[in-house]
Amino acid sequence: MKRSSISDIAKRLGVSNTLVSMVLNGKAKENRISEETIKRVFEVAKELNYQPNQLARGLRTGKSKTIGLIVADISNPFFSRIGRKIEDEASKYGYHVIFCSSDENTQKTKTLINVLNERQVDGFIISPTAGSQQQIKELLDSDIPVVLIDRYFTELETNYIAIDNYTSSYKIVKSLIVQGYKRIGSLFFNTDMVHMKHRMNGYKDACKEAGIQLDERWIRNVDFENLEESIKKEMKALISPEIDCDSFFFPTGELAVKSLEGLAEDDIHIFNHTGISCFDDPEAFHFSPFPVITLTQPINEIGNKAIDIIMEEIESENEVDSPRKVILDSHILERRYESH
Amino acid sequence: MKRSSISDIAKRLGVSNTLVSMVLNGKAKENRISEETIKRVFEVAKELNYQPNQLARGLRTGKSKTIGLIVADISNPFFSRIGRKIEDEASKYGYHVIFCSSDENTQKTKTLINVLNERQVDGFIISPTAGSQQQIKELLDSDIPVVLIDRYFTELETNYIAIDNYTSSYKIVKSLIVQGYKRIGSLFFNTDMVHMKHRMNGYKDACKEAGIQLDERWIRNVDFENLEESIKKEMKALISPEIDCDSFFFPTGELAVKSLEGLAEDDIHIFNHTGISCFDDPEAFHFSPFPVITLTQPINEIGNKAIDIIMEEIESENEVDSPRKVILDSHILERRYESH
DNA sequence: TTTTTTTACTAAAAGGTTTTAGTTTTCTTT
DNA sequence: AAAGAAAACTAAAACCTTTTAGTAAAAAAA
Repeated sequence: MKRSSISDIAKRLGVSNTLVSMVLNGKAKENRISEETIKRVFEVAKELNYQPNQLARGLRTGKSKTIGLIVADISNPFFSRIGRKIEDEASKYGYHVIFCSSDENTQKTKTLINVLNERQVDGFIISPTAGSQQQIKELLDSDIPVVLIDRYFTELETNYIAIDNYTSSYKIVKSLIVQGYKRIGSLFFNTDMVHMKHRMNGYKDACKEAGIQLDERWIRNVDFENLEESIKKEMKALISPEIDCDSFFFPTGELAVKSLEGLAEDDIHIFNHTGISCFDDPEAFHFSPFPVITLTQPINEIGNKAIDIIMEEIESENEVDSPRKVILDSHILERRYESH
Repeated sequence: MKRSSISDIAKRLGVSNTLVSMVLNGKAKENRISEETIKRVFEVAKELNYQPNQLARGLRTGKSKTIGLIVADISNPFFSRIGRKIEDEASKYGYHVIFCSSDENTQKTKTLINVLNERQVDGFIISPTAGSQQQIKELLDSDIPVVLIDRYFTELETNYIAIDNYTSSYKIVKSLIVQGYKRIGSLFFNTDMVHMKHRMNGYKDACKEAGIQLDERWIRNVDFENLEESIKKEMKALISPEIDCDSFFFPTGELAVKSLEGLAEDDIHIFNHTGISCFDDPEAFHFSPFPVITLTQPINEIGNKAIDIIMEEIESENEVDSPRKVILDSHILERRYESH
């Protein structure tokens, strides 16, 4: 059966659409609609099971009440947990979220920004990919609210929410060193996103300041495409007798998990005497028999702040002042599942 | 700067909106628009950086090109992985996905279905919660395409995609028994969703058929609200000397992980000689030192099928025949990270 | 009694698109 | 030369809201 519209209600009551719209939007009082009429409108609305058409409303008001979320991969727990928080917070404002995964692909990000724009999203929350500065700048130029999360571009004056990557990474590696490890291998994504650079620098400096002579061969890069293959190859190198690392630092949980999972059956044993450390406290290490140093990020705060900022921008018509740059705290966690 | 519309292009060229719309929608040929005009339309469209307003289009065509996904919790890896697949498949059809989490809450589900309806989603993919039969029936009655995933209602003639929960659960528990375990504790969600019942029956029958005398105390229920607390309490009972289980069966990965994580420090050691088994192969057990039996579900197939079915219903105007009931295969995985 | 104010309501436009049912001009036929 | 067909385009309605700028009738003030 056909959905009913405002004019169905209006016709039934013999009143104007205007009146019905006003009543249903709670503007009855200020427009001095009579109590009696108000009552009848609600009755008929209920009777016809009226549901406002948000497309029509959005078209008229210019607000879709939708925000676009673009992350690398929504099935990555780090992002899905942030996504969940964003969903919850947005819904408090009557907003819904379209989730999109960019796979760290510049072209895909560009397309996603475009199609979300066509859908008239009221704001973007983006964990940006290398090379999408231009696209994001265009959003800013057209005054569409944007908040970047997890990463940002130093050359772009945007809102962002992140952690102090340099210090976090420094602390992780420091902990590893305190535990006695001396030859710390690492795997970085091959990207020029600044957060990755910071994580690398923290790692390097922690080593240097502990008097560890960094071996260039300890630092490996992997590509987003063919990630699994890429990881296997570099890990093989790191655990080879020539390089012979006694521990690892991974700048993301994803990288850590995939690296360990990617090891050949024969190589897995090495973890019994190898130190593992990474960002993001992945679930995979919650019961690992080898000791792990992880970094918990403030997922809920990230989601919270992102919505706070985006809503402030959406709901204030006048330009919002300077961009908000939020750096949140992260925490080191030394995990070990004690068998026996 | 203001977004440009079809009529901006039309004005600029001195032609009608109709013509511009036709050209941009690739209907130029069938409406014999001249080559020259076509060219100019595209030029101006590009010059003005035209982006179609999908709200307006949706209003006019009655298609929002959006599908609503409702799951228990999008931060649960099982669902976020399905969500990712659905996102990818939907995008092949030009569709986007609004992700929503119901927290297994009937009222919330109801609200979500309503608001997604107001947004004119073209179809629903839902992992339904107990008590939402009525709401889903209403969707069916108003001919809105719906596919249920992971669970379904026996009393409702809907499309659904699931696995054979009884057999899966039977196989898991059987494997546990083959490994020599004899006192298998279990924790079920307190719900009357049929998938949970099936999983319970599979467990019971596997025990019975192996000649194991089921102790009622082995079967515990936990509530969705206060889940963590509820779990702690029941697990405490299961590992108590009176009940003294030598192994566990958990009907979802979430339950398994939370149960083990919820154990007090002092109790954790028990897992060194305890068999653990569960649905969903959670990442948390990928490096667990204790042996684990898990069940991998065909995530990608679930997402694929869901979109296949929903698209078929969306794109065929005439009634689609009988509901599609899809039962997919699942696989047992015996995991053990070999230390040494 | 006339004017002003208040009360309760409405007509119509606007937002951007698609689509139906044309129209006008030029070209072919007969 | 007239009729018919083809080519190239258009006017206007429709989708459903919200909002602006009212109006008509009743009540209050002068």
